[in-house]
Amino acid sequence: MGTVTKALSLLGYFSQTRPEIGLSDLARLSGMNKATVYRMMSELVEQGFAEQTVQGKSYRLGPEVLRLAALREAAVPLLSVAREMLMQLSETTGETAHVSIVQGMRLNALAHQYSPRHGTRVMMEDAEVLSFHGTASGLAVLAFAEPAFVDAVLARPLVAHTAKTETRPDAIRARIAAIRATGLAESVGGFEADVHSLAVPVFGPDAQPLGALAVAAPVARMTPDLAACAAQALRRCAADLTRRTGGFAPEPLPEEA
Amino acid sequence: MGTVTKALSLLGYFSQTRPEIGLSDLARLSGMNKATVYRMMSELVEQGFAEQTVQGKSYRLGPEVLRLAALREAAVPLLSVAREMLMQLSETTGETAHVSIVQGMRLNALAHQYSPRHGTRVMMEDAEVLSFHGTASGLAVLAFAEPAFVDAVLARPLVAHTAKTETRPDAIRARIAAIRATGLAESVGGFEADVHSLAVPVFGPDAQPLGALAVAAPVARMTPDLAACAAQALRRCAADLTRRTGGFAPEPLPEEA
DNA sequence: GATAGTTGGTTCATTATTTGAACCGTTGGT
DNA sequence: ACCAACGGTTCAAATAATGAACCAACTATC
Repeated sequence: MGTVTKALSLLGYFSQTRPEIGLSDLARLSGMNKATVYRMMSELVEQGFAEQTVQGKSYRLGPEVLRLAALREAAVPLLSVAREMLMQLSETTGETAHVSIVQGMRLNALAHQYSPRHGTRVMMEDAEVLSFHGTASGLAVLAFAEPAFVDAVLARPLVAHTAKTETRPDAIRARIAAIRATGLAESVGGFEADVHSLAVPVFGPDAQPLGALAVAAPVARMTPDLAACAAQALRRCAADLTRRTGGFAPEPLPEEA
Repeated sequence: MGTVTKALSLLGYFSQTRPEIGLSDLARLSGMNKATVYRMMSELVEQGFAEQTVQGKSYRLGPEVLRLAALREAAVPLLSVAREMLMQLSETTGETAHVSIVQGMRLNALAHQYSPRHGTRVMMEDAEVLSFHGTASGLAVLAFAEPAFVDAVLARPLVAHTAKTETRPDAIRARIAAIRATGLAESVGGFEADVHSLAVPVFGPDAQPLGALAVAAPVARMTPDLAACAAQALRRCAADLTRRTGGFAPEPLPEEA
């Protein structure tokens, strides 16, 4: 593993639940020597990718990532276009809509939009890590991913987030085969109990799934009517998003189920 | 210079005007060996910080920066809070508002908000690089920055963006001294002809300027009335932004001019 | 208030990694 | 058919990363 890879992998340990990490913790988490971590973090701080909190001296992500993200959006306006779609989706369904993208072997929620229509909503966190096997978004991605990717995901231990989470690899393979036929993924209480989600994949320039667009509602509110409405809106929005970010859906692309 | 620093500095060559860069170009721009650049970019691609366009094989920023930016915002909600301020500013002034932050020796515009009130507006690009000596935002930052930083900025060649750009270091020092007294920076046609901007600094946890909040209008529309209104709104918003992101204004903080 | 266990940060000989000139095979223009 | 430029690859030489041990400062515990 190259030095650059090691340094960048350090940034991977930051999360919503762990926005700040001290030197010793970071060394423990990464399994690297404390001196190594120190020098790497120093370089990252110098470049603005990380910064140190004044009092605790622990590290957190730096402002340079904001500039890069703005630049990335200028080149590939995935998030800005996605936000338009999320507005539409949450408005037409009256439920929470969110978008997630695949990064390496992880699926990250990147933006969401609530609807004011109901007092109770499915809540989301940006930059939340979703599971492939337990969420509608993850299943939507798996259904159209390369077989090698699916194998790699299913080879790892599959956590049961709730009592309803499907963790048997063969059962999951059956589900994603069905999803591939309809183009629509569904999860009832697989990630959080009481949440019913629908998701469709978004494709990149190589016709590989880049991420997913999803609508999440409390189980009690996800009636067949709402599901049909959401499914239609999701399909249209995902197709738009794929097209407007320079992507292509794989042939043959599944239509109405 | 460490390997990590070199690799990360490669990402600095991407900009709005240059969103994609080929291997040879990147080697030339950075002055590094082609093989070195190749290996570094390979690692960056592997980590999701960069990606290659399918056809041209040239590099651009990758999706991982989006995740990090979302995380950074979760930890330090500078941009999300700033966007609220920009909405307020553009609404109360009827002009373009924008926020920029200091990153190393550069000042980067990071977000902006237009007002629909007028047919003509000052246009902005996110991730645009602003000059310290030629913009109101830059002057606002310089006025409250450490002397060493000011010296470093003024020691470099000062570009004349327009005929009205002040490029004499001593004249600039005089201007920022005046700004330090009032807390409000002003630039008339210094960056783009026909643009009159007002800016105030935003401070970080160390009472050092983190960036600036600004309002920009066509020169003809920036009447004394509008300027007074904008100045008041800017001061209030900047104070709010500083406070809500955990920053502190330096003592004594200048009030109304 | 001494103790023991943290913490972030530093040192320096050993070691492993990065480095760069030269080298491919392709592509695109003349 | 040529030439130049491209992305990518190789391997000995050189340079940079590494990690055990070591500070000084802090904070609980006794």
